[in-house]
Amino acid sequence: MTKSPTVYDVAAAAGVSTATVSFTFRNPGRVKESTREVVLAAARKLGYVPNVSARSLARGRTGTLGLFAYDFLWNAADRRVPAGGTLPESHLLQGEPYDDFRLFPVYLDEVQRGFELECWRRGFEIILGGRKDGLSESIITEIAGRVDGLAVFPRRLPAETLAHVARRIPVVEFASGDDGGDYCHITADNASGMEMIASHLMSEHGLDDFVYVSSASNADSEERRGAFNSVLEGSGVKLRPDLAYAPATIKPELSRLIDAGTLPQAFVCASDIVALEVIDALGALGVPVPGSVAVTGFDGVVAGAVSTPGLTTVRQPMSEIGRLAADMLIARSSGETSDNKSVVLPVRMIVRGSCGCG
Amino acid sequence: MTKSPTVYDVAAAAGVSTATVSFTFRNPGRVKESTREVVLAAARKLGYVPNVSARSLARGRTGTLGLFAYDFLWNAADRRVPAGGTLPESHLLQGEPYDDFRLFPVYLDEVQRGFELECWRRGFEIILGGRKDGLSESIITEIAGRVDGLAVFPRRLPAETLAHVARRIPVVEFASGDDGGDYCHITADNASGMEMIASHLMSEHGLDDFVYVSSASNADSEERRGAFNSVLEGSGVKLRPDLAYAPATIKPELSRLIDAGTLPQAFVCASDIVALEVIDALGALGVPVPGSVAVTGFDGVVAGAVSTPGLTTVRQPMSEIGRLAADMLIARSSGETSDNKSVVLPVRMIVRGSCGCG
DNA sequence: CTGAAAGCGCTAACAT
DNA sequence: ATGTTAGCGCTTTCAG
Repeated sequence: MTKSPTVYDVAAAAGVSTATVSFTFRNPGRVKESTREVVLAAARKLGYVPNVSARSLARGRTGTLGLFAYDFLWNAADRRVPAGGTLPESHLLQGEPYDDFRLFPVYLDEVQRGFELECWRRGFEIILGGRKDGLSESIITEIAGRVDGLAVFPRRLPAETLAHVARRIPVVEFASGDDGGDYCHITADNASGMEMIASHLMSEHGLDDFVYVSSASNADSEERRGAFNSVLEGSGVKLRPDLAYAPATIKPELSRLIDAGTLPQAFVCASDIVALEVIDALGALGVPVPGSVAVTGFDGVVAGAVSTPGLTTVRQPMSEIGRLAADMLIARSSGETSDNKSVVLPVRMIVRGSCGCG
Repeated sequence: MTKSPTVYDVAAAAGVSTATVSFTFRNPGRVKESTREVVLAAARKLGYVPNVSARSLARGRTGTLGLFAYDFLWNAADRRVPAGGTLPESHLLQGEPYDDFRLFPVYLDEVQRGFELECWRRGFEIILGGRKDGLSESIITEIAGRVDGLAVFPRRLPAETLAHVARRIPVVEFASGDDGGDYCHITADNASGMEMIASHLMSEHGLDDFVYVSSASNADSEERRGAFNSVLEGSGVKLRPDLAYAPATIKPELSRLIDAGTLPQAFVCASDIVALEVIDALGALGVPVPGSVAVTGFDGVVAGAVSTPGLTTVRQPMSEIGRLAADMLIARSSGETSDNKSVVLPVRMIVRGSCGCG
């Protein structure tokens, strides 16, 4: 932590040139066995740690991929950690973020895991972005300039910012659509997924009265809704207004339907998390699922598997999505130019109890 | 992706010097409003993205903290966590890492989350290390040289490697003990936790015949075992041999005890994961928990909350541990030298059903 | 308030 | 097989 040794120090200590030191680490085959040993010994003795910033600068690439996620536990981020010492009692008694097991792992976590595994497998490091404020600035000034490629979750950044970054490094967004932007897209087959759900509900359960529910509106949610509506139209089922709720307003929304006596036969939800919230709210309002009404999700997160009733849903190949992103970024950052800028991965339906099966 | 614009390009386009460009971003107060606008306009037009490697090199610090974790999934082949418990067969999905919901989030995930949140709050980026092979080499050649501080999970790296790295940047290990190494330690209060478990088992349930179970042996596990044994000795309870099992051998081990008719009244486990494996194995051998024997865990991971029976355990303040690590690293990397190199955080007991309560 | 210029530590031609 | 050396792009005194 004082002045750290550099290639020059190692070179001097080993009685060789800096080039030889560099080769010893970067290109061992180019130095004689004996000299290499001398260099390594000197490096070890001095406690040499190569400066990767300098290396990246000289080489023109960083060996790092960025993943720009959001963290929905951000609210907890304001709690402060006392600088050293022990933790006040109050920090322990209050709930920790994971007290609700449903929060983890969600879609994002599984995609991230796939991304990590692929990066590590390929010898890349990962830099995790997630800063809350000044997002669009910081991604340019803090992240983009130190990675060879960047994967971002949707709705985090203005298209303009992404385009800016994409002028310099390959970018892949976990969302559908390749219109305009000069970056890649990876997404699951929302349309097929929704078609499976719709036909299951209609064919297996003979239902024909649905309400589509979503929380935050995004490209995926819209695609799913569109696909669902298409199936209904194709079958001559009448469309009902969607239920788009803001956080925490789901219960009054459902309450209204109940009071009006217009509860549908099934709530088709834009995501598993939405579905679980709907099921909870319905339960609190005295409406059993699937007894009185069916509910379906989308994503296939773990929470839907361990909930009661189990959630009927469509599972995205989340870790594959993450792996593929890393793969595409690595390929493109090293010059390979394939033209499949948009990839849609297949999904699979999982039937559990919430639709009325089993 | 062609030649990216640099400060020189921006400076030329804006008709100023590179110093002014740099100041515009790094120290906006030093440039006149009007020139700053000219520079920003030029930067935007050219699609300028500052090269962070160059910045880090020039400044001597990176604004990045490293977290060197291991990934459960890397070991999925040799280490299996049972999928029994409450999860019906039909809920399992094949081929995806998250098929076993018990795998997430574990201790490591929660610590990591806390680390991330604190880093982001403080304006630091995170680099995630996890490469499986050549660990001790890669941490030196690939990670240490590009971060301002490094947090590592225990048992991943030889002390020698950590010491090497610690000569250059502050290092904190998530384990107890500050003997020798020149790096920090953060851990939970293993002793108090085990004392709580021991006295609960003895006072509330009147038990006096225990077997301590652990899988991988590490500092934490040893500390917990020592504390447990101390309590027993202090109470005049006779000590029985520990049960240290290798992955997948837990069932035969337990089987042996059963056949010998020497099943204890309670299995006190070194971690929640161990406890869950023990409960599963006992169940498979026809020994109900807590009916015939009590079982306790340690950690407080989510899996223990959603399992059947619920796991009686001690919860570590995991996310606080992660936050504190980031906090200490940031402080030390910026020269603050506090002397509390070892921090022990308080724990809390969580009584659920596996001990016989409820 | 702005410019000139000396590094930061490493890499990779190009020489020897 | 090894040495010389010119950058890589940015920051930051020090002058002006």
